[in-house]
Amino acid sequence: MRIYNSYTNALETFIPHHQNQVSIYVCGPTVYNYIHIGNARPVIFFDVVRRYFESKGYTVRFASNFTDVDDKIIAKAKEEGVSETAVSNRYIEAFLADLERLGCKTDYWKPRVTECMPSIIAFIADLVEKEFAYVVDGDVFFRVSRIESYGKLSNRKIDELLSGARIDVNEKKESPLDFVLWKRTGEGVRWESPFSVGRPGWHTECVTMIDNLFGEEIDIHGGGMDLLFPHHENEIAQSIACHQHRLARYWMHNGWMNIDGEKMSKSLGNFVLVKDLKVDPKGFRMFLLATHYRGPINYSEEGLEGYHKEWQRLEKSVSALHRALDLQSALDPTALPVLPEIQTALADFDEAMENDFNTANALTALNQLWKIVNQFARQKSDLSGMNQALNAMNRMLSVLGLEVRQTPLTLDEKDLFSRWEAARKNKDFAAADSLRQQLTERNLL
RNA sequence: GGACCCAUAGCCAAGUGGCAAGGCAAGGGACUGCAACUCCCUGACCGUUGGUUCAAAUCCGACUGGGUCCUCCA
Repeated sequence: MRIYNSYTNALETFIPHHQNQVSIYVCGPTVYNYIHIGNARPVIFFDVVRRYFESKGYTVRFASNFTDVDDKIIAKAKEEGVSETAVSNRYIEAFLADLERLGCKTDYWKPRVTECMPSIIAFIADLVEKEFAYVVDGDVFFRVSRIESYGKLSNRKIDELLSGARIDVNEKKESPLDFVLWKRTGEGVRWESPFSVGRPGWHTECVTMIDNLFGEEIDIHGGGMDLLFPHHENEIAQSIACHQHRLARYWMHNGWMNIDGEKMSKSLGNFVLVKDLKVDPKGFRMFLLATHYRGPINYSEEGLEGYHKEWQRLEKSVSALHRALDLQSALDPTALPVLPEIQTALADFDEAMENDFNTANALTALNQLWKIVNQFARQKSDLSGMNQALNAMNRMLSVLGLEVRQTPLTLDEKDLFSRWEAARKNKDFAAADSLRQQLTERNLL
């Protein structure tokens, strides 16, 4: 397995810290709004990463947080006259509903900032104690100058950052690069701390959550490319300061979703919400996976529509094969794929995934197999080959999170099929057409 | 102002030194009682321009066009 590590800017062989185990942490959403389809990119991609590792027999420990303390949440709560908790709960629920819709697994660790406050405060206190942070007037800042390797992840030099025209000038900071760990406040949701009554800044939560959940440097830390700087850079700085390790062995960052050639973002207002998608979410999932995760994706309705159709055809093909086997009572989920062309497709699939999760090429392998599935579904005679093709296809689909629902036919449905078959044989086309109509109405053709 | 990324067929998109994957769309053929589904066949001087090399889409330089980061963003 080779993974492009953003920390070293190179493809590296993936070696997990513990054999046959992978620990993954992905920066999750700030829950003040519904997620848009650009936000869905890391969600879907890392779900596939997880699924691939699991399919290879790894035990995957997967965590992704909810940022439920944030200025935007406070603003929203104020605007609506409700509590911050009411706002964040609503959007956490919506987020999980979107995950389901998108075919993502939801059984992973979902720490919330509000539930980690004691450890966040303790962590900041520790940084202050070790003089990696300083308190000014109830605010706490991280002293970036103490971290020699600061800028390594995002390829930035300290003096370049210092000369950057857009860095906020804050009188209290020793250096403009220092970032807020704790903010004293009299407004909104807030906690008691040794520094002041206030709330945490946004770079500390992931570090303490990772420490709480995993207790050590994790294997993979993921998120969107826009988190590279300053968020992940700051996480690393804190981790080095407190734990003397860089938080994660491999850093993975996904590219943007563009719309009309521009980055889709909440601040630009040019987004499409997941819940408003007009196509089958699985089609959207294919659309996303058709591009390598580090490249940009340009959103267009036409492009999406294409994958929507492709997904529907795929669904049809797979269920047709399943049905053909079911009608002959010959389903065998244990049949191992031994036919060379099926093995080739499976090998190509794995090779693509092993190469920095090249899902675009994995889909090409899926296309190879798809053709084979169609051939078998049409011939309906080689039961062994049919089962092999179906099982191989299901393996790929489950890795990509594109499972096709395959429900066994009822006796009634089987009867319809045999009557249709008989009518066609007897050239009773009126009856055949009517039976075909019924099958179509039941979505069985 | 500083740092950086991208440019491959009508569209989407792999490939990152050794004769340019795949999909969609389009055209032709096959299968079918008629359909649908499906199967087979057909497509590229890799943005422009210099250079390095036996060999470049792939490396280096310039240019053009698009985009990103340096501030919240996945």
